[in-house]
Amino acid sequence: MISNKELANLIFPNVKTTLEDLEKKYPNRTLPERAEVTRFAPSPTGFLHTGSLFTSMICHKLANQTNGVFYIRLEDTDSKREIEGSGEKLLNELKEFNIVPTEGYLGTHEIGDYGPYVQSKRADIYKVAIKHLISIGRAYPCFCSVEELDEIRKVQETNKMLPGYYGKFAKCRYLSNEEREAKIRNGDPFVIRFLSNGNHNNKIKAHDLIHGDISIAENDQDIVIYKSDGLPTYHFAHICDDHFMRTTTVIRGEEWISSLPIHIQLFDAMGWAAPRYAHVPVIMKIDENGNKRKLSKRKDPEAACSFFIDDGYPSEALSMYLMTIANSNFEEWIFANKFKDMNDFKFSFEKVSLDGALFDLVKLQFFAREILARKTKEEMLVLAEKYAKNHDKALESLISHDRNYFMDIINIERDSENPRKDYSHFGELVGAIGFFYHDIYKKELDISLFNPLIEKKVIANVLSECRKLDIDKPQNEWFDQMKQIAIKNGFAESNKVYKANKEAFIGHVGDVAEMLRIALTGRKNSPNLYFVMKVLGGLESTKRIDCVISLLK
RNA sequence: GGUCCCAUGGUCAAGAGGUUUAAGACGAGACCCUCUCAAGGUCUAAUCCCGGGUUCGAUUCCCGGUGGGAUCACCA
Repeated sequence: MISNKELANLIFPNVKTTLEDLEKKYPNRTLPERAEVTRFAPSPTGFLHTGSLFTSMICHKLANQTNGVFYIRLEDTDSKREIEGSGEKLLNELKEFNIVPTEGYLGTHEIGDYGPYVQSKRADIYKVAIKHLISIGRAYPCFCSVEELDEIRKVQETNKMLPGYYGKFAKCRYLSNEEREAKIRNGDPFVIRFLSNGNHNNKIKAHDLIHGDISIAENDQDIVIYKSDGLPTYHFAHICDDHFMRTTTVIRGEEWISSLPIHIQLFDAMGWAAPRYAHVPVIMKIDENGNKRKLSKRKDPEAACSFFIDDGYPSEALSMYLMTIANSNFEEWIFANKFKDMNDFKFSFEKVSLDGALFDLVKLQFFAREILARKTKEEMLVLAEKYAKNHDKALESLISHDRNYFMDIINIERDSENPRKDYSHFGELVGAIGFFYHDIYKKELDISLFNPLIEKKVIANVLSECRKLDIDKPQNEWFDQMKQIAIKNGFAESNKVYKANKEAFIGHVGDVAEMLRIALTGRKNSPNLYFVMKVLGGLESTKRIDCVISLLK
């Protein structure tokens, strides 16, 4: 007769550490009373997902506002899907959004007394816990092959039964320890399964910080907790790590609600108190067929945070936008605080919406414009340069051509109560301000833009007079000069005058301004002409005017 | 399909049985301002999924339906 303990020793002969040892090694944290210990636990399988940024933002905020701890744990138990270097990349991306952990895996190194913070380096810890579970009879080795498992599933499907490894389908559950020993000694491959004592027809009550009380069917699946590669599955790693790292609140996506019964059962079997849980809504998107679905890593570019960074959106814009989804009262708060700094906002679980929001790029752009409009020209230079260096060679060469000139351009109508809100991201900058640069202006210039109802001769005359416009004069005097040019060439000095007696005029001063605008900028829309001319300078302005006059002839 | 979650305008949402002719924001439209654009100002349109119950009264509470989503791996 082989005891469970002997079986455990047979499977893990080298594991001498006990749970008590681990409890001592990772003691309860000494923190202020209501301090929250939260974590972001990404798996290194690619880029930072927008949904992950969303949850990590909440984790980070909650820990900060309670003087707690926010740490990062790398969940790399799936070696097949791991992408080399993505763990470090993830950390860098988080940093872009001002999420800097004080503990845990930091990309190149780790900080903290509760490590290692990379799951693949915690194999020994999991083994201790699993060995314990085997020795108390709550886990057992399973020798079923993939084929056998498929077979079981097929039978269940055809009989319309619940799929999975449970009850009478959990064949290896009924093996005697002698049979187990024989198979192990024979070298048969195996995994370790948790022995569930649950009944699918029982409902368990669980509390969620966002959803409140929820009732779910008890878990009756003998889930795999230890894979044949020697690493635990997510479920087991989660309970082990969050216990020994002393997490107080687990914040994760709503897609995890359905595995909550497993986790509760696992905590219970280990004799550990479960942390609090908060399941945040998933961010959705409407697909080509008009269906709502979770933002997809593969199909949706906006599922990657890098998408916004690559386009040059200010990172605060995404953070703010996501916070409006997280807490419905945030928007009001940030308006009242003039978009300054969201760090002082108090996040609360009560204000988290229960259903997933559709990702709204237009609203994100609104935030981005507000944020960029509030930057000084110097800040804009820094941001633009940083962006250009990594993502936009064309912009980089424009800026480096003359940094002060760039600041002058970007500063047009910026220094005011109500600054311009032209840009939501730096990716659109070259298209928006390119005309200030001679080469691009030349390329874009198109004289067919001129009003065909006005004779070319008249246009040329007007433009020729515009050479004399004095940009050293104040704006109102400058505009008076323009009115004089208008009058002299048969245009009304204002739209009002023109409307009163249309026959008497070719057009009005607005038409004159349009001619000058086209000549100067090569387009029909631009910021205030006076400022455009000021930035271009007298020399470049007359050069452009002359160029257009000669083209008109 | 089973299980769970969710349901107010196009989107994000306030709302906690009666002072709601249902906030606010983004977006849309209109007008004003105006050298165009952006900004700014003023205004407008647009929502309680359906059916039962409870109640004097239901957007609000309960039940059922419908709809949407999530999840059912040796992936996390």
